[in-house]
Amino acid sequence: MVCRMQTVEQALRTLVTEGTQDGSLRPGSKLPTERALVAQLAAPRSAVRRALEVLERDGVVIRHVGRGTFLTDVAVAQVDGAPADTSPAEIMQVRLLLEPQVAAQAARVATQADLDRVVECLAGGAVSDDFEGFESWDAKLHRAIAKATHNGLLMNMFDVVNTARALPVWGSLKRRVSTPERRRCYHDEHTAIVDALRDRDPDGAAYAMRHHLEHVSDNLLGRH
Amino acid sequence: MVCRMQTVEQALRTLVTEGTQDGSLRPGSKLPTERALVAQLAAPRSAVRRALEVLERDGVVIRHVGRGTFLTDVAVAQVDGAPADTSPAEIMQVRLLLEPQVAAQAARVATQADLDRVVECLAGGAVSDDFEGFESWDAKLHRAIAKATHNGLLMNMFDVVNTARALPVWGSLKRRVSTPERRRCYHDEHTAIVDALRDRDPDGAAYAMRHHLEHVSDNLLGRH
DNA sequence: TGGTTCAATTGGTTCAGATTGGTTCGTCAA
DNA sequence: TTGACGAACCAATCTGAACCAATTGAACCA
Repeated sequence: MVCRMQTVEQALRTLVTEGTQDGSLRPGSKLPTERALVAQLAAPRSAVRRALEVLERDGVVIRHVGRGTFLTDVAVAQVDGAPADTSPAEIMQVRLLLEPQVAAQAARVATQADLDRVVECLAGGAVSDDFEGFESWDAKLHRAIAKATHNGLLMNMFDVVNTARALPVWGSLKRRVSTPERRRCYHDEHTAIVDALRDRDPDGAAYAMRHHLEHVSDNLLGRH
Repeated sequence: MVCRMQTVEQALRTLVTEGTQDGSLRPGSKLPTERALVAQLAAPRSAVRRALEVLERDGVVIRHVGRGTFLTDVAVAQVDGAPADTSPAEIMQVRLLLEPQVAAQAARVATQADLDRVVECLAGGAVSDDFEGFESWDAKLHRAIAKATHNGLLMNMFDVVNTARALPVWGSLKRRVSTPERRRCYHDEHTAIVDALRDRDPDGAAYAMRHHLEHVSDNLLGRH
């Protein structure tokens, strides 16, 4: 069952993924008509329809007689979701690149309500001394800081990283290096970040965040 | 029957929100006539009417035969209260935050094949002098640079931004400020970035990218 | 001044023709 | 025989244009 008979379906899938990647296709976008795809892919209509049926069964597209074929949000979710092979090193590289800037922006524009939510997460991390609980509050804290930027797109990207953090490889790695002592240390670093946010100190927040993430990165991946 | 939003309805909504934001539209203001919208949006009148029916059902507009279509006060309330959709300002903020670092990393780890792809996009932008073509090559160029980092997660986050860039607000805004002269200028800046990549100069690439994006941001949003 | 008329404008409606996904069927190669 | 291919056809939907009815406002006149 490894024949080349899937070429049309593959061509369609790459067409969809490329379209969503370069932004020309979004959820709800109309795909070319079946007859247009026949010409475009130089394939018989029956093959195009067979491929479209698979995509429809996968929930990637939805078809309507007289209207056309449309992308669902599943399509972009499949593309946007973190790839399964994302390595912890990649994740930490992105976090180090992104989160200090996020913290700086949060220090500038956070409201009191934002800060309250952040502090709440900090307190939650303080009282939970087991791995699961601390990890949960840690994720919530970092997300609350991102939310405090009031930049929806930034939040969106932050969530992409967070989905990567939910990958099994990440969990097992973090569980292996997590100790009560390190969690206390992380909590202190969290406190330093939150203090900078409360002081409305963008540079301080960015520095504290970078220091914290470098510490995390060192623990996870070993010192470079 | 959960059809996704039609392009026309989205275009109308952005037209309303932009109008209320820049003050040209207020509660009670008269919208363009259906026939004017047909010309403005290059859409069939049936689609315009379908979109207007939705807006009327939402209470955003009220329609009178022989008089026209008028904004209600609900419209501005929705604009003020609703969570702001990703605005061009947000997008540029994120791009300014992300892409210089991406360029620096690309300068460090790009392969010759990566650079070849980037140069190809640069050449494509040079020969296409219309808005659509240049915009397409521009997106491809920035994405090729992101790809050169060999960090899949970074690529994914980049695609999240690109998806936002495909929003109609962004398109109309960019179309408004795009001129042949500016496109030539952008091309020169692109060339500077690519040169830095070829020189394996991370700082230079980051600087060139930041300079380019600040230029784009200034053109789009006005100088701050 | 006040009223009437009438053409232009605007949202609402209808309908024939084009478009589009879905289906059937004859042909042909493996 | 089996399966794919292509063409014709079907039904749902969209499109564009003409037409309808409500409204407006300017022109006109007593």
